[in-house]
Amino acid sequence: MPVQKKSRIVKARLRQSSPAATRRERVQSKEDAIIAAAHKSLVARGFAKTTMSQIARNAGVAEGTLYLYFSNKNALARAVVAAFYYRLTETAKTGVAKCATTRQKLEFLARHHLENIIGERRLLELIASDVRNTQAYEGSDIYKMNREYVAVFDDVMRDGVWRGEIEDGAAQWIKRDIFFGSLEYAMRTLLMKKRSNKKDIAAVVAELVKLIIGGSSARAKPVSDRDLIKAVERVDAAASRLERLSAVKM
Amino acid sequence: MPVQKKSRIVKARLRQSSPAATRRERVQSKEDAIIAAAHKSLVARGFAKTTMSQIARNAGVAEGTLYLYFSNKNALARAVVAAFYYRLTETAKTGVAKCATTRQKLEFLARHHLENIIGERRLLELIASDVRNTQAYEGSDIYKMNREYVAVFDDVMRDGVWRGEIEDGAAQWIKRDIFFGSLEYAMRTLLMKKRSNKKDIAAVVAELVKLIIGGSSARAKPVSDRDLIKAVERVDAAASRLERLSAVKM
DNA sequence: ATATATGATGAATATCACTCAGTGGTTAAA
DNA sequence: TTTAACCACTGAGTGATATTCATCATATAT
Repeated sequence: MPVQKKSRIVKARLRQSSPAATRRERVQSKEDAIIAAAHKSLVARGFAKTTMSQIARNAGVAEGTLYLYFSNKNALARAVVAAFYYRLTETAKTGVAKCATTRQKLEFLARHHLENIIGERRLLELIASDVRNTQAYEGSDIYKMNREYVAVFDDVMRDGVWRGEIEDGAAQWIKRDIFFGSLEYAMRTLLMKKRSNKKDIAAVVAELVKLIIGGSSARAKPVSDRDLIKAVERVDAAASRLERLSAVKM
Repeated sequence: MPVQKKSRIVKARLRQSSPAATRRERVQSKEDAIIAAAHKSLVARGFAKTTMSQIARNAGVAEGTLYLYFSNKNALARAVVAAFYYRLTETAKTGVAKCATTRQKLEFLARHHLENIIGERRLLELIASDVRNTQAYEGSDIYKMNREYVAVFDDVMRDGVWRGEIEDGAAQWIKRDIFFGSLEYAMRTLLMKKRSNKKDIAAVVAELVKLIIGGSSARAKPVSDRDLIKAVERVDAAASRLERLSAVKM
């Protein structure tokens, strides 16, 4: 059968001409395609309304193939969420690095989080409803990625305390809950308002940061000698850091 | 088929001996039974894992009967959530009425909310994932019941401002989001901790109320000190910028 | 007593997640 | 080159589940 044979050769050529050359690469790119297709459907329609056949069609594979890469629909959804967390963490880190003060960092983080969860709100449902309840959440991929993400916030807060820009008040996990919880709830409210816009986002961010920063230090008495001393220490520390850097350069 | 007939007669006798006499009452009590059965399964297993046949069996009706009372599984779940909100609102109102100060009212509301959503956390998933997204949420039963529930909080806040026990800071809806959002997120954290207990709940409640009440009044301060702090911030920020520049150069 | 309306039923249908027996193409050994 | 073993893939088939509908039972009205 020369015809069949020819078609096979053509197929092989086509595949070789495509960027993914090695077997491993091909498998990897297929996994990426599946995750991308799943992500698209999940964001557009939510978990319940995305079907595996939809995903398979969009990814250009057979339905059965999905199960070679992910044990079931939940696992696939989890992979999508993990990828989302990864992106979120990266952009959060680079954004924070560009901010000078703790206040600016927190404002950036809040706006960043809010804007992203508004865009991909359907993924949040997954985290809340499916992932956190089922089986051993701790130790799962999502758990780890979530830890890494909130660590960005934790670092900013720790640093802020060290710098003296926020007071060392309640337990860290409580502050964290207040920060992210408020934002997620605000997201719902914003989505319900017909014309929710940047002004509203800015208002939520401002108020939340005010609470987290100002709320803690509101307990302190009017600025006094202790505060002055602390301020001087901070200037001193900053100077020392500069000196160290200069020394290295020379 | 005498056997069939007999069983039907027995059923009928049993039914007649039950208290509900009129047609309307019988229908009502059947609806209640269905909602109760659905509630039980939803709380125990979550939306995805409760089946209509399960509910029908527990309610003592045929599967088709469910669809005489609720157009589909979602509508049934919504009815369950509405009933939950109703109960929640009632107990919240009576509880608040017993408190003297705004602080006490807020503490009660926070604890009450947290304890209840921990107990029926699976219903919360429904609200977030299924109900709020689908169709016209506004105008729905759930929307109305949710409004009534949060109105309890709003009233307490308004009253607190009027009494002068809290300052009139940010927009009401933002405070509301911070209050309920923090609690819902805290719930997840508490559920993940192995031995989450009353101490943790108390800590969250205390910190949140502190923020809501105390945070707003943080603005009034001597000017000169603030200027001083600002100046130090600027020095510190400048130092950070220098550090980053040096790092890049090297 | 009969007719009508109301309520209830569960077998049948459609849709979906998931499985599995089989195909084809690739690599390595003979 | 030929052969064999392996790997990635396929899609028709299976079972579970929400929803429908033709039919029956009971209560109410005439």
